[in-house]
Amino acid sequence: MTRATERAVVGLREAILGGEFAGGTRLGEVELAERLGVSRTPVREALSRLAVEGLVDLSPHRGARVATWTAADLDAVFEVRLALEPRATARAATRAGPDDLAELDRLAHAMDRAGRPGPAQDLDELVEQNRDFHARLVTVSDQAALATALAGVVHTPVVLRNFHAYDADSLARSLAHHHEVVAALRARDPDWAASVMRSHIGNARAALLGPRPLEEAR
Amino acid sequence: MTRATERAVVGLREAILGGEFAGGTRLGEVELAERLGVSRTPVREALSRLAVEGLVDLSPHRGARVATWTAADLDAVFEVRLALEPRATARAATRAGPDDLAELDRLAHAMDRAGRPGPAQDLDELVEQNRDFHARLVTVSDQAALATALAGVVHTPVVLRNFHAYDADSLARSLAHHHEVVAALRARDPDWAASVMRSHIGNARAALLGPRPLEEAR
DNA sequence: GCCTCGTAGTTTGCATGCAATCCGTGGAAC
DNA sequence: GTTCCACGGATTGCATGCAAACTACGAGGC
Repeated sequence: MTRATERAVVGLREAILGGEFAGGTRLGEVELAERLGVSRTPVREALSRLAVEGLVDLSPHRGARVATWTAADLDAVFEVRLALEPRATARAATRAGPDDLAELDRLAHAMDRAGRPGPAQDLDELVEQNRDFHARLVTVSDQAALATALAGVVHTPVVLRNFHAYDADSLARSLAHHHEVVAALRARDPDWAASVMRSHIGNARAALLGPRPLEEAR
Repeated sequence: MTRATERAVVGLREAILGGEFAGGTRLGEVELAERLGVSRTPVREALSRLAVEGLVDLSPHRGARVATWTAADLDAVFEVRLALEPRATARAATRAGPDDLAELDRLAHAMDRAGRPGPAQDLDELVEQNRDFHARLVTVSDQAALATALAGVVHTPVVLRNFHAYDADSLARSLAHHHEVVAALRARDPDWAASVMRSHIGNARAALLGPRPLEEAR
């Protein structure tokens, strides 16, 4: 038997990120305990942690609910990513070793396959690989604080699952960006790498949220 | 009796941020439970949450220790602040209402008093007010994701308590920056506001970490 | 003398039980 | 008909107890 608490945290996080619960769904402790096959104690710990991560809202004596986000919240998430991820990518450009480059390249190609339109298209797989790709970049940038800052924010379900919202053009651009990031890292060009990442996130934001309101576009 | 878990979280966080435990100190559950006057269950929840916040390190079956940070970790924290806080300040410039400006102004003046060299100098008070000042700016910027991203990173004890490491010049600059931020907000000038915040954080980083290594200074 | 293994003591991990709190329903008063 | 209050059921919050895991220490073997 693996650690009950860990199972609860992972299982619950996956369930929420996987979209099994709609936003605002009530999360009863006993219900979750049965579903996850553990007692209430690890469930409580899991809820507690996920509340810090922002995945669930917790109110005293009233239980837990799956967190909900407004369009403004999502926009703010992209704002944070835009502030942090290009920097991480720039740092990665001077730090990535052969192993890192090989893995990122592998992921970029795998995403081509998973994302190619047609019956074999597998967006869930794509979401997974995309998460790995970005996580690897942050790891390579070797700044723990950066990872922490992003962690609290990025796994907003909608943001992570955003490929489901892409049109064909946006998707094609996104896949191309991954390859271009690898190219920029190979060239050890921090500025190029950061630019690609900014484009990548801008593309994602537009695909998900549409054109920005005039006052903010400035 | 107030909520035991909340008391545990707050009490433990304050103890760590207040420097009562040296980094790496072992945190036994029973010991903390007695110290905080609650049972082990809320202590466990508190440790769990603070681990997500990055204040303690938790390893299975081996207990909790107060997290430690290397100079590189601290530098990364400033990197993240540098990426996020100027943006928050810029947004605040177009959003701050009279109440916000009055409160920020009040804090800036209070910090002058608490920081003025002499027997009445109270750096702990200053630390507190500084935290309020920055928190208010983030609140005014009205981007929850930004607050979340910073929260996971900023209350590194050393970063928060950094006034203790300031020399007289750095301290004077820091206090002046607060007033200048208020002025920039009053002028509704996002670029000016962001610049002041960048200076402010740069000053803090230099005071705390000294000159940056050449390769990173670029 | 150094390493390996075994064992006692301590600490964490988890389940369960009980008290406190909250929510919904029904009835009475206005 | 509407509002308020009371009460039952359900749920969370916390304390405690027991089993599993880890650490430390000492004896035996190499």
